[in-house]
Amino acid sequence: MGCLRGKGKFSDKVVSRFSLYLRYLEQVEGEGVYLVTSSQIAQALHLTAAQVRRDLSCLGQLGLAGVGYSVKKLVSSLEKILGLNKKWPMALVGAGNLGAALFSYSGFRRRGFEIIAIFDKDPDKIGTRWANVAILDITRLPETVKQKGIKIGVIAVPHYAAQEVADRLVSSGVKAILNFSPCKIRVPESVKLQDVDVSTELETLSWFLVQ
Amino acid sequence: MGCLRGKGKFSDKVVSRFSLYLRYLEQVEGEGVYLVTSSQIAQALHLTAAQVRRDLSCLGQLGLAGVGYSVKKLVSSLEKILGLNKKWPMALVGAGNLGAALFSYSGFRRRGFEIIAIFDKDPDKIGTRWANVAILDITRLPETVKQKGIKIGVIAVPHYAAQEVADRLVSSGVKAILNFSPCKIRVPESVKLQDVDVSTELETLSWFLVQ
DNA sequence: GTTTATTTGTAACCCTAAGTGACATGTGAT
DNA sequence: ATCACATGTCACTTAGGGTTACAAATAAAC
Repeated sequence: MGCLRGKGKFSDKVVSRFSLYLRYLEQVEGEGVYLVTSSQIAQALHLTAAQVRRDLSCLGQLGLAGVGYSVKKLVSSLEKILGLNKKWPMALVGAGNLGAALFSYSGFRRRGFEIIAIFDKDPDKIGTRWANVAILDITRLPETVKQKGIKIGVIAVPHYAAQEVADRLVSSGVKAILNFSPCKIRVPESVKLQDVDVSTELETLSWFLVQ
Repeated sequence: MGCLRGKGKFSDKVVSRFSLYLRYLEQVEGEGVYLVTSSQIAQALHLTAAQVRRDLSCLGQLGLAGVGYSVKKLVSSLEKILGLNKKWPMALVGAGNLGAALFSYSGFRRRGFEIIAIFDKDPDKIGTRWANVAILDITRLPETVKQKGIKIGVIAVPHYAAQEVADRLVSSGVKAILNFSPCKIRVPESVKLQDVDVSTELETLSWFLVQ
C-alpha cells in the first residue's frame, strides 16, 4: 500500500511506530551516532528492516541507498510529522485521584504537552490550586478552552460522567481527547479519541493468569 | 472460528470486550435489570448484536433463545473468566512520579488489584513508605515476589532501565507485566505483557492535530 | 395445539489491513 | 568498472476480525 507522500493519513499503527522510532533515534543520537540503517533500527525495536523502510518512506525520501539514514534528518522529520515542535496546552477534566496522578506525572511536559487548566464540579475542589494551576468549575470550560486555544482534553472522571464531559469538550472546540475513564465514549468523526483503559489492561492480565 | 468452549485462548480483543460487557452489566444490574438481550448490549456499547452473541458464546451456553441473557449469570461468568473473583497482589517497580501516580490511583483496588510491594534503586527512597507499603531495594525483589506469591509486576521506570527490570521480574516468577515505560521490552512467551504507553497516545493525538 | 414473534448460537463468508519478500535502483568503496 | 550494500516500493500472503444468514429454541397469542 505504502503511504501517501507529503501529507495524509496513515494508520495509527504506523504513527505509534513513528513514536518508537523517534525515541530510539534520540537515544542513539545522544550516543553520538550520525547514521543508521533500517536493519539497525529493526533489530533494536524488534521489527523487520522492510517494515522500518516502508514506515520511514512515509516521511519522504530521507534515506540514502547504500548508506542509510541521517539520524538528525529522521529525528527532525519525525518531530515535525508528530507535531512535537509545537506546544500543546491541555485541559484536564476531573480533579480526583487519577487526575492528580496525571497532573503530577511530568512525563507529559517533556514533549510540549502541558496541563494548563483543570476542571471539576466538586465545590470543595473548585478554587484550590495544584502547583499554580487553579481548579475551575466545569461550567467555565468553554470560555477557558477558547481563550487559551486548547486543542487537547484529558478525561479523568468516573465513567458515568465521561460522555457528558466529552460532549462539553467537543462543543468547546477541543479536537483531540485522551480518555482515561473506563468506558466507550462517542465523539464526532472530526475529533480524535484515544483511550487509555488501564482497568481493561489489568483484567486482560488477570484473564491470562487464570487460564 | 468461534471460541473454543470451556477453556482456551481467545484474542485480546475479545477479552477486552469482556471487560466492557462486565462494566455495562454491573451498571444495569444496579438499576435492577435482570434480563438483557444481545441487541441491548450492542446498542449500549456501539457494537453489533451478532458480535456480542459470538463473544458471549465463548463463556458457554448462557443465553436463552427467545429470551435473552440473565444479567446475574453473565456477570458471574465474566468475573470468573476474567479472574476477578481473586485477589491480585502486585509489585510496583519504580518509585518516581509515575509510580506514585499509579500507587495513589485507587481505581486498581476496586477489582482486587493491589500494589503490596514497591521497589526502587534510589537509596534516598529505599526505606521510606507510601501509605503502609515500604519501598525496598530492587535487589529484594526476587525474595519478596516469591514469598508473597506475586504474579503481576508493574514497570514504572525510565526506558533505559525497563528491560532489565522486566528480566528481573520474569526471573523472579512474575507471570504478567504491565509496562508503563515508553519502550518495547521482550519477555518469554509464557509471560503476558501489556503496554500502556501514554506518551505514544499523546503523540498520536498531536500527529492528528497537525494534519 | 398450532402459529407467530423473538432471540440465541454458529457456520460460512467477506474483507480489510498489516506485514513480508523480492527486486530494481542508487551509492560509495576498491 | 566492479562489488557490496541499502533504500524505496510493488505485489503477494496472511491472519484476524467482523458480518450475514440461518437453524434451533423459547415464550406468548390465539
